[in-house]
Amino acid sequence: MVLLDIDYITRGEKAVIRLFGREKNDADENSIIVLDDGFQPYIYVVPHDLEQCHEQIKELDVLKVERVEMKDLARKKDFIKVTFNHPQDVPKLRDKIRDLTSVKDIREHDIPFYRRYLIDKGLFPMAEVEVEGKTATHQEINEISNDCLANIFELEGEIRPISSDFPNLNVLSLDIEVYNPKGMPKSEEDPIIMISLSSNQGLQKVLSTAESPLDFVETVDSEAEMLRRFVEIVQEENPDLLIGYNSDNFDFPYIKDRAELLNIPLNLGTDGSQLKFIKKGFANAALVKGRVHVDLYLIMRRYLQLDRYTLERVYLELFDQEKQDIPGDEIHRYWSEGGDKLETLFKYSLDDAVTVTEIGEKMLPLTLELTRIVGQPFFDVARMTTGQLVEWYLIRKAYEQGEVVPNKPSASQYSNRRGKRAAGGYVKDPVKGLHENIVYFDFRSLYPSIIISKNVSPDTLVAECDEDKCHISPERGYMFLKEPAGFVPSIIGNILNERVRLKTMMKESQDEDEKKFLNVQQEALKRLANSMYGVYGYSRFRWYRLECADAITAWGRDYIKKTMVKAEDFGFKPVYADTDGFYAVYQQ
DNA sequence: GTGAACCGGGG
DNA sequence: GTGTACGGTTCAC
Repeated sequence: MVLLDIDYITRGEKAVIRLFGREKNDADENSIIVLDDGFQPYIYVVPHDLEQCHEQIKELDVLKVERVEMKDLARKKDFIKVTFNHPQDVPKLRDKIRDLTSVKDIREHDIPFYRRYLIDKGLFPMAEVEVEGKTATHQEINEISNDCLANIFELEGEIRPISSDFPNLNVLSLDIEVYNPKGMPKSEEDPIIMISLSSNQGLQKVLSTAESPLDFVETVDSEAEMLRRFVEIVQEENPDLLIGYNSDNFDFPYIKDRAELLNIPLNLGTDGSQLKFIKKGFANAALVKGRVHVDLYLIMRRYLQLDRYTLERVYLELFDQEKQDIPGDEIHRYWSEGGDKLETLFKYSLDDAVTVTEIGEKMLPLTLELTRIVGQPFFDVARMTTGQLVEWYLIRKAYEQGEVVPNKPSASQYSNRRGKRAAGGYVKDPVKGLHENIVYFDFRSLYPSIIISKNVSPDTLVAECDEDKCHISPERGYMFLKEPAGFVPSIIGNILNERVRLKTMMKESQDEDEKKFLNVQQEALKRLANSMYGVYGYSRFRWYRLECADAITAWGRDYIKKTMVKAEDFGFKPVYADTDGFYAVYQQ
C-alpha cells in the first residue's frame, strides 16, 4: 500500500501506531488503516556513573533499562537506553531522570512517537510499503468511530519499504465564499454561501444555497445542508490529498466554526474522525485523519520569491496568465444582486478551486519527493521550513549510523546563539555605469562543495591538529580533520552523488514522464544539499556550530576573491560580485 | 540602537 | 502530543 499518513492511538494502556494507506495506483480502492502495537518509545541517558544510573532508573516506572554503545559526534560512548510503556510517559518521567544524581544528560527525548516509528522502521511516507501478515480487526476495540470508511487491519508480521514509482494520488481542492457585508468575515455571524470543489478525477462543483442555471452549481436548502453535502462528497470522492489556499488558517477554521454553530458533524477522516486543528506557533494546521491536507500558501512562500502571495499573484508567476478576481469586500454585493453578477461569482469561486488544483499539480511533486527523501509525513513536510527538513533528514541519517542526535538548544543556549552571526558571503558593490562585453562566472553549489572538500562538520572540528592532517580555514583558522569523513559532509556527498546518478538516468531516459519524475527527484536533492549549510548557522538547530558556518563563508570569500584575481590576469575586470559568483567586463 | 508590535494569506 | 511556537519589517522610545 501507499503510506499516506501515520499517528498513534491509545488502546488500554498501550500506544498503537496507525498507518493510513491505500492500495497503490487504484483510486477506487478503499482506504486502509494498519495497526501496530509492537513499538515502544525510548530515550538515551548520558550517565555520570553507569552502574548507579542503571539502578536508579530501574526504580522508576519504565519498561526496560539497558546499556548500549552509541556514537556521539563520531565518538563511541556508553549510553543507557530507557524504554517506556507509553509515549506520554516520556515527558512525565524525563525530568525525573535528568535530575538523578547519576545522570549527566538525556538525549532524543523530544522525538514524536510516530516520527521515531518511521525512522526506526525505515519507512517513507508517500511511498509504497509492504505489510507482511495482517488480520482484519474490529473497530470497537480500536476506538475508531462508526463512520470509519477504511478497512482496519492488525499488523501480524513486519512492515517494510519497497521501492516504488510515483503514487497516483486522488486530489480534491476546496475553496469557500462567505457573505460578509461588514469587513472581514466573522464566523459567528457571516454564513458560508459557496463551497467550491475541484478534483483531479474530473469533479468540478459549487455547492450553494443560491440557484443557478450553471451546470456545475448544486443548490441546497441551507448552509447546514451545504456542509452535510460537503462531507458526503469528500467521503464519496475519498481523496488522498485535500488542498486549499490558506486553508489552514481560513477555509477549514471557518468551516469548523460554522459546522459547530449549525451542529453538523465534520467526519472527514478515513477513520470517521472529525476535522482537527494543531497549533503550530502563531498558526493553525488543519488535520483530516487518513487524508493529507496541504495548504498551498505555505508551499508557495517556500518555493517562490515574490512580494506578495495572493492566489492571483502566484498564478501569474506560475502560468504567466492573469487570473480574474472579485475583491473580498465586493463579494456580498455580487451575491445580493443576483443575475449576471451572481453567475460571475459562481464562476470565480469555481475557478479558485480549479486554480488550486492546477497549482497543486505543478508544485506538489517537489514536496512529495522531499517527503520520500526526508521520510516524515507529507502533512508535516508541507509545513516544515527547509531547516527543519534538513534536521529531520539528519536525524534519520543519525539513526542509520548509530549516532545519538544532539539536543535542541535550551532557551538560554538559544538566546546566546541568537546574538552571534557567521560572517556572510563576499559582496563587491557594483561599478556604476552601463557595461558591455559582460561575462558571468559562478561556482556550482559553492557551500556544499566547501563542506565536502574541507570536511566541515561538528565531529571533525578540532582545537589542535598537525597541519598536514587538517584543513585550516582562511581568516579564522578553524581546523577540521581531513579524515575520517564527517557526519554532515558524508551525507551531502551521498546526496550529490545520488543527484549525479539521477541526472545521468534523466539524460539516458527516452520516456518523457520518467524524465520529468527524475528531474523532480534531482531538484529535491539539490534543494536539500543547498539547505545543509543552514544547519550550522541557525540558532534553533541541533547541529548548530557557529565555527562551521563561519569557516564555510570564510572559504567561500577566499575562493571568489582568488578567482576574481585570476580572472583579472586574463583581462576580465570584475564589476560586481556576490557570494558565489561575479560579473566581469572583458578588456582587450 | 533596542525591543515591542505588527503582519502574512483568506472573504 | 516524546505539547510551547516564524521571520521580517516597522514603530516607539
